[in-house]
Amino acid sequence: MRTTDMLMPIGQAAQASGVSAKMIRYYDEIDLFRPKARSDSGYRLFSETDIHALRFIKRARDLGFSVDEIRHLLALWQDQSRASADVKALAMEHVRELEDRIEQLQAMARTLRHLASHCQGNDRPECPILDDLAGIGAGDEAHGYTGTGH
Amino acid sequence: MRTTDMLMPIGQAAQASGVSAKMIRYYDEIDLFRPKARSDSGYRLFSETDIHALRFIKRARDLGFSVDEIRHLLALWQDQSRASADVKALAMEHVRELEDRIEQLQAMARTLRHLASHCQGNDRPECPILDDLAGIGAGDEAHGYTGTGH
DNA sequence: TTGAACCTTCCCATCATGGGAAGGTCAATA
DNA sequence: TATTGACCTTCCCATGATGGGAAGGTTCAA
Repeated sequence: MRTTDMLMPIGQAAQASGVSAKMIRYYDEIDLFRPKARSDSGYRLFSETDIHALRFIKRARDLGFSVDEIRHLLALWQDQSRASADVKALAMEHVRELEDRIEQLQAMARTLRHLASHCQGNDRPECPILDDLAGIGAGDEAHGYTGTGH
Repeated sequence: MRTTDMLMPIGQAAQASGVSAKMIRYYDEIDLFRPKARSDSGYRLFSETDIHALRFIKRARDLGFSVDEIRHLLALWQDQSRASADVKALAMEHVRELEDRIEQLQAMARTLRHLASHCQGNDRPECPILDDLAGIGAGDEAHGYTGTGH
């Protein structure tokens, strides 16, 4: 129980958690996470428990959770009477958001690859990519390539 | 050659191009695209050619190009002596960026689905998702699920 | 005691977008 | 012709998560 009592300033906390000092201050400001102690001179002081929480936040950010979702996750983490179903629901909702975003990006990439595949890519100016952007072809909209050929 | 001479104010230009009036003003401000004319009272006036350019921008944004990339695309579009190879290179570079982002998001989704699949999702508190976020298991890092089992 | 390395808060910038205020303009109607 | 409502202008602010940097106080070791 000795090492647990050691309090460290923000620089060390940043190093130990992988969260930048800048972001630690930001999380403090928006009340996502605040270290439990301050020194007499106003320095933030972090315990091992605080570092633990920062690592939790870092890991959740790396998995794409927003600060607000992490707020929720932290609350569940602290709540000993939580239902794992709530955590799972939050995670799966996030997975759905990720999948939506992925589908959007894939549609963009698909269309661009399709257009590029028809571009000679030489020193001549004719270019189906620019033609598409300029709206040549599809009269109104209907751009986008699905690849569902016959 | 009659309809070509018609100049319209920003509201109509917005409707005709699908770009909001707000964004049209923004593109003007950052010099991505400025309408060629202003009325005596300072109203922006848009020609059919201007609308065409706005649609080009909209379409490019929808394909995920950044404003800076669009700047480049617009220049190529106007450049009659362009090489289609340059357009293609720009497009494929963007495709690469999209694919990188997609891969990142997929890794997140993969890991979360994996963790969630081990979560009971009931009214008990035990939860592998929180355990992972809290750093239980992998001592240092090594989180992430690749799915490359045996 | 001094100086380097650290900490604090505060302001600014990013990127593309929207909200809203204050004030000028235009066109149709009373 | 005067009014009115819909439009336009610019300007400021906010978003979300992050970083840069300034001005000034603190700590610690030499």
